[in-house]
Amino acid sequence: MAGNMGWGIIEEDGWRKGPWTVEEDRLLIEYVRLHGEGRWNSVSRLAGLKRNGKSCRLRWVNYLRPDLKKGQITPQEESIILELHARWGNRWSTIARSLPGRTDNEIKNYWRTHFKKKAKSPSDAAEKAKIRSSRRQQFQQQQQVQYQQEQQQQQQQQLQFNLDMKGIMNLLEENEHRVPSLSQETQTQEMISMYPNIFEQQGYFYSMLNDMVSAPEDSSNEDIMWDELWNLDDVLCNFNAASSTTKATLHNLVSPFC
DNA sequence: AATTTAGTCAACCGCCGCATA
DNA sequence: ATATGCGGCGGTTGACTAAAT
Repeated sequence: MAGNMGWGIIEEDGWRKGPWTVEEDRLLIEYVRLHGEGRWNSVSRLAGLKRNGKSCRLRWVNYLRPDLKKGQITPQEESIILELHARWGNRWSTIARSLPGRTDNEIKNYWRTHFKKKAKSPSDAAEKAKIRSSRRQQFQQQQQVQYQQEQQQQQQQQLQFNLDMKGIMNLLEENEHRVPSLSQETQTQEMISMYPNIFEQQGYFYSMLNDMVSAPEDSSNEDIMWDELWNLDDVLCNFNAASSTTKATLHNLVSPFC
């Protein structure tokens, strides 16, 4: 089967196979966030992933699911596996249901490496494997801690960004009802001073806002500008539906982030 | 230091059962 | 009743890594 299969390449049938890339994982996570689990065959169409449904499901179930328990199988879990395997045999998914956060694949692999081998040679091989596994575990934990720190940092940035966006929305709303005597430049400067992060990160965003404040009466232009504004990559990975966004719908789109 | 061997795990395949048209 | 599609399951493979020689 996989012997003559290319690894990490696109097959003749158009599907990608082999190890998943970070970008593919990101797309799949985003898909599940938006559409939920299931309908795996739609992933390629809706998320732009060149993976077949089975591959996507497997990746999600065995690796990306947020409730997965990472790390070594504990002695308690091991005894449960032994007990349930004695009762059910190789019904890995049944066994996995009794071990929250563990996948059938993981349990299957664990059984094969630990107990099949044990049956053959009960020597110190298991002990050596444990040491090796523990070293690997240590390395993985380090990686995970690093990853979590990065995630936390990103979340904080996102949170701040959302708050800023909410503020900007309010300000834009207020400006609509404001006295016209307030100069356009003053309005823009006010926003920049209140939300420097946004404007530092998004030079384009700044020019868009500037344009919007400068020409509020031109409604056709405004529509186009709102479209462009809401297509900014960082802000709008979730807002692709906003192709003809009006201010009213914009509020609906922003509200989940506020 | 280079090579071989063994262990681990992610990912694939084929099969099966269920739901639906 | 049946054809089809999808999701789930268990078995297997192969890439990668660490230990042993």
